[in-house]
Amino acid sequence: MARRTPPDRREAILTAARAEFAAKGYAATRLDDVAARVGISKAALYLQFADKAGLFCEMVEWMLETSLPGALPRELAGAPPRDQLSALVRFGARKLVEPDVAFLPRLVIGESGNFPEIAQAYHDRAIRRILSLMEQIIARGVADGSFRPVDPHLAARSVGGALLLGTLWKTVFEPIGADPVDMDALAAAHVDVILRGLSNGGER
Amino acid sequence: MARRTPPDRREAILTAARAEFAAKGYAATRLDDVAARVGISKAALYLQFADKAGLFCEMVEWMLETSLPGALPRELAGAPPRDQLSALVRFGARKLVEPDVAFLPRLVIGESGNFPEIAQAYHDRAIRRILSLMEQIIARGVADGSFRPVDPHLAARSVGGALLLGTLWKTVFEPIGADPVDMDALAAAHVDVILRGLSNGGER
Amino acid sequence: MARRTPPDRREAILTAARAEFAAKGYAATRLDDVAARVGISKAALYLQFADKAGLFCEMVEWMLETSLPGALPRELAGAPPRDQLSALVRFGARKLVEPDVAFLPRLVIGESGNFPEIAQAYHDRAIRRILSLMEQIIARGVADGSFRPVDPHLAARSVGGALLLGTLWKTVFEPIGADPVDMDALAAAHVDVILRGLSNGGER
Amino acid sequence: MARRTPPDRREAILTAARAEFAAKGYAATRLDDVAARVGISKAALYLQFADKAGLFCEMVEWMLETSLPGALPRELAGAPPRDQLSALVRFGARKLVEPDVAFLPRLVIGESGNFPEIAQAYHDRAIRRILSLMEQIIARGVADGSFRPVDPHLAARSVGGALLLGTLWKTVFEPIGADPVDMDALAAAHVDVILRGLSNGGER
DNA sequence: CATGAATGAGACTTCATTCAT
DNA sequence: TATGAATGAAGTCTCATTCAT
Repeated sequence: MARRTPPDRREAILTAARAEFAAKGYAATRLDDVAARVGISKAALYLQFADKAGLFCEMVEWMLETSLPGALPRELAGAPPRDQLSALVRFGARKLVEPDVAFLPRLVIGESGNFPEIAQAYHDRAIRRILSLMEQIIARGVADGSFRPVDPHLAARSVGGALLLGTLWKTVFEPIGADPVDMDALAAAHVDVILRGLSNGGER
Repeated sequence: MARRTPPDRREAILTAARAEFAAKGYAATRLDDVAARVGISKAALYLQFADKAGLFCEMVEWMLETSLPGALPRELAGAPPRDQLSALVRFGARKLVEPDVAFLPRLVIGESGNFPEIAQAYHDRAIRRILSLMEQIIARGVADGSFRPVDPHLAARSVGGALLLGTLWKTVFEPIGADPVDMDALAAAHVDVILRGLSNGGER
Repeated sequence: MARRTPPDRREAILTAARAEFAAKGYAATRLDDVAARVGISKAALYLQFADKAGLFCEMVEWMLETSLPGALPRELAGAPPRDQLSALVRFGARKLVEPDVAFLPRLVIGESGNFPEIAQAYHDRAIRRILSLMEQIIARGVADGSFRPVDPHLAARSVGGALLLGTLWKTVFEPIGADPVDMDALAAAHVDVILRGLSNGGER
Repeated sequence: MARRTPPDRREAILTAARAEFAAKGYAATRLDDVAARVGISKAALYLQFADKAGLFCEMVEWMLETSLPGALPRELAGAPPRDQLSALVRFGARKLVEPDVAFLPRLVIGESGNFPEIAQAYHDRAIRRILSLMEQIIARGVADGSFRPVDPHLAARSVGGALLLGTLWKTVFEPIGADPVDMDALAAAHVDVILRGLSNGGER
């Protein structure tokens, strides 16, 4: 039988790998389990990936490509910075609760020591991108006078921090029984405080 | 009594374990390396700890006890909420750059999946404690009218998020060459934005 | 399929295990030696058996199945009890000198403390079966008046005891130089004494 | 402190060793447990015994000396062989249920492969002694005409077999739930059958 | 004498990776 | 191509034995 490898074989493996790595981390994941989840032999994994580390890294890269759709919201093009920032934070909060996205921060943080490449990738493709966007918006707000003259670089981290805390809370602490966080509410409250904090004029 | 174990043997092991676990994570750490670092035999580890998992968990507990000294700053007793919050954030920022403290978030996040107990411990002893403190301060500010009527629970996360982002940045992204973050500056900027965001009255 | 496992691989392992366990007992047997005897890697053992204990127990079960062929002699169907008993003892004596059978009593007795399951299996499959058979025969003899009114349960043990002593003698004491026992002669003499002892009528 | 070793230290160790070895066998017994049972340090064992094997063998020797008191019953001096044999079997049955004696057969049989010396000792001091005695009694009976002209060597094994089966039953099979055997009843029934089987004249 | 402590050697078990079919 | 099977290389843990006090 010359079984043709189905064209989605690679994705099937990546999907299975995501589930396993997300659940157990790199070291505790066994290729047996990944293969079983796909329904193929362990050896077949090696037809698509060089080794376990390769599979892991490519899975992360794949998630970064897949789940960071093209760019961030377009419809904000000409909106005022405060609306842009608000939308961005809410968008991030919504994105970060999607299962395909939510597992990444914890995984990347945990394995960054042994896999600098995935930290790099996550930094370049996800973190940096969103932080840059925030910086730009803030800078624009500072420029047009709607925001106080803050350092956009630092202020962006003030904005992003709550989102990071939110996801990690959901993936790290909720599983052990910590009281759940409502990401949307968190985002809303955060936006409320942050925008007022950045705002230049007299708040009402 | 013979071959008297130095009284700090246990700490020596914990210190060595901290270094190894911090560098490689739980699974990739070999007890051989820990023992070698202490200068004892591998078997001697088992005189102090039940097994690898036990050593790991006790190390984390030990760090939580050691590095979260007693309580948080006392000198803020009667200060106004805004000063308390400011001091707390600055204190946290300073604490989180100490090497003995800095490695914990990344490690705990990474291993939380396989070691719920350390996530629990970190949550109870570190995260929850500081978040609670923040909540209390914010609630007091809301009560005395110096803060707007925000939800302290959510607002505390707005405050703490930046700190978390800051440490993780230093432990996860700086090692791969991301541009460094100045924690003190971050804290200062964050406090500036946040306090203004929370503040009730007319900003100046 | 590749590197096709020979269909008798499992038996090859069991055979090797039998040799090792029989010679050294459970604890002193190393899986290395078993594997080496089969000519495979130690890891290959784990493809067939869960662990050392599993291999050990399955080996015993296997021997019980293999070496206790179906049932005991058929040809005695309608014979008088005394002939049946005589034949049974002689059969047992012959069986117990076969190497594949002879090692079991000593091994089971020795490991019964740590492996109740093999004691159970040996009891159910071997000991109990032959003792029951003896009891039935004796009971029949008592019923038809050819045997005295003895307690079949106890009498069966009188009958079987000599066989047990015989095997253990061969496996425990002959190896250290005790004078050998001729199992057939022992069986013959035993039958002679026992039958006369059970017999009801006037012996001649 | 120059602690004087109590004069019974050796026996205390032997007693503890007996309990442990009897329960778990040689390999599975840990010197830690033996020492703990005595209430001394593991190292102290080495002040009295060369090593684990030495302790084991000496324990067996010690039991053989202790529990096989001098000789067998004296009061039978001039009794007729049938009474002597009867008494001997009953005596043996009673002896073999004493805990200090009962554990030996199973232990010796199990470890005989790795410790020929204890098989030797048990053979010389226990088995051979009682079998010889039986042989002598039987030979005397044959000589005086009260027994049929049987081979004393083989007949003795017919006599002794039931006793062996009885003890092993108690130590090997009763622990797993097999129905218990009443050693006295077994001995009585056995004597009954055997004596009649050996007897020369007309039974009554 | 006694001992707490230390250790070296070894055994089991796991698993990523390779190979023959 | 796909795979079942095989394995080598670890790594954890145990324990009899030794040693310094």
